[in-house]
Amino acid sequence: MREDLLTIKEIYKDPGAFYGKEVRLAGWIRNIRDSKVFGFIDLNDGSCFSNLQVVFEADKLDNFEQIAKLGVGSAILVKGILTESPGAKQPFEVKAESIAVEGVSPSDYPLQKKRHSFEFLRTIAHLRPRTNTFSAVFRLRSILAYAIHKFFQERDFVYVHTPIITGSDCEGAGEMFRVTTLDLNALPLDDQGKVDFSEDFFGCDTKLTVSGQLSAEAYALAFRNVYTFGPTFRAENSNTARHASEFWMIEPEMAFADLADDMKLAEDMMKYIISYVLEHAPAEMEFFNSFIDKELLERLNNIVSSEFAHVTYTEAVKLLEKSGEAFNYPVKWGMDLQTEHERYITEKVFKKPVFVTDYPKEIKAFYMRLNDDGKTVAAMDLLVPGVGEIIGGSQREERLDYLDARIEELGLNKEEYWWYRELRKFGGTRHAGFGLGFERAIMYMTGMSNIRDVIPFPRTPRSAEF
RNA sequence: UCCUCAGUAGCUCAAUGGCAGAGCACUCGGCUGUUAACCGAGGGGUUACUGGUUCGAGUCCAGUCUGGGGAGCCA
Repeated sequence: MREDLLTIKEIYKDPGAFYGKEVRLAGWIRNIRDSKVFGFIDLNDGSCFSNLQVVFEADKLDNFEQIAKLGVGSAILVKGILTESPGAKQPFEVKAESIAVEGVSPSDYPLQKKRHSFEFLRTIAHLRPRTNTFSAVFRLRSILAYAIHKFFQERDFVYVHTPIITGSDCEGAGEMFRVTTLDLNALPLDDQGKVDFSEDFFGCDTKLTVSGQLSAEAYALAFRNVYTFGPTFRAENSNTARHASEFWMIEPEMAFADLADDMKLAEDMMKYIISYVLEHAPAEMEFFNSFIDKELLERLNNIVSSEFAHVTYTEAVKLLEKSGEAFNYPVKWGMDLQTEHERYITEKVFKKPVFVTDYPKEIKAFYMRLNDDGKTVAAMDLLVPGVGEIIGGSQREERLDYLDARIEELGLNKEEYWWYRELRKFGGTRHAGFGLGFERAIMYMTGMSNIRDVIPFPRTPRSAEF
């Protein structure tokens, strides 16, 4: 049976090939309207964005009564003839010869035919992929993931699977989730009364990764160009539309590369993946442009064809100081740029993606390479209109004495970084990389404004039900 | 975590401190080409929770919980 099944996507690719012929389809009822002796079903089979209209008639089906009573959400198998449709809203339809019910959907099915709020749909995360918006979002998510792999693979970057469980606390990118098999009601204690992690599964205190970067650096110093693409975890109590506790990151790392190479890669990648989804998901992108964000396609097309802007942190501060804008937070060299500042720069000054580079070392991570001025580091953030920071990257400090100085300045434990330091000791080279938040990229390309709506089952503070 | 707004039927929302309402959904009936079908009827409520003020609270007050928007942290 299964191999006989056609998909709606296949029919749309070449409808002429199927006109007048018998087709077999399987899918879910999105809408059903019945009259005394005939009815219409809008069938969605998940293969593409479009529904297919199924016409069913009492004199053709022996189970007409049963079919007419089916609720939205029911799963059915349809056998029928594909014909051109007299109706205005669809080019073709299937005249059913038989319909088998695979799974009914009772009257308490929570999805209506009309629009729901995203807030409500989050409470039924197991059913929301059956809606138009989420169907489009998650198909796009899949296509975008493929585009990212394709971009790096075409450039001979090696895909590295960095660990999810990490033994050290030295990734330096935020609060971490602890991984343990210890009985929390009977914790083993050492002679100082502290938890004895030598009794734990790994024999030490372990956490979920917040970044694959340090591991990726090790592989870059062997393969030259590598990338990671996997889940990361942050235990921060962030309650915003742009933060999740579990999200995916893409982290390329290149040896024999500096910050300029890094920005070139980031710009090429952004343009590549935008072009890719525009070309390979036109129906979904058109949907987002119509129902989610009216300026989406214009903005994305504009980005593909324009040069990204570049500005140093110091120049950005000057621009903000003489802008005359009344910011809630003061602008001062040495302070990190606030969200309102970033938005002003990317949305008002440049009106396109902007790399902000060379931040003061005090507000950036220990591994970023110190510039010759001794005050700034070779870091870059890519700011985009609407989303804000989408990429953060840097050239890494390859000089061991400089790295050690920063580790000591920040009061970090040098021993914990022993293998990271050895990468500098044995054939260290200049190298650079960045992190792209996968969900933020999806938000940017769909116009969706809440990260919870671009992750199938999002994890956020106090929320992990599904 | 902070600021702010909100929480009433399955959903989206009304209701001056004075009878708990509508549209959609759902159930039943009607309808020979519908398009978020249409027409008729019906069922459906611990007004988030706890306490307080009041003759009387969905409405006012306090606390808690949940959600939205903004901020911090960041990707």
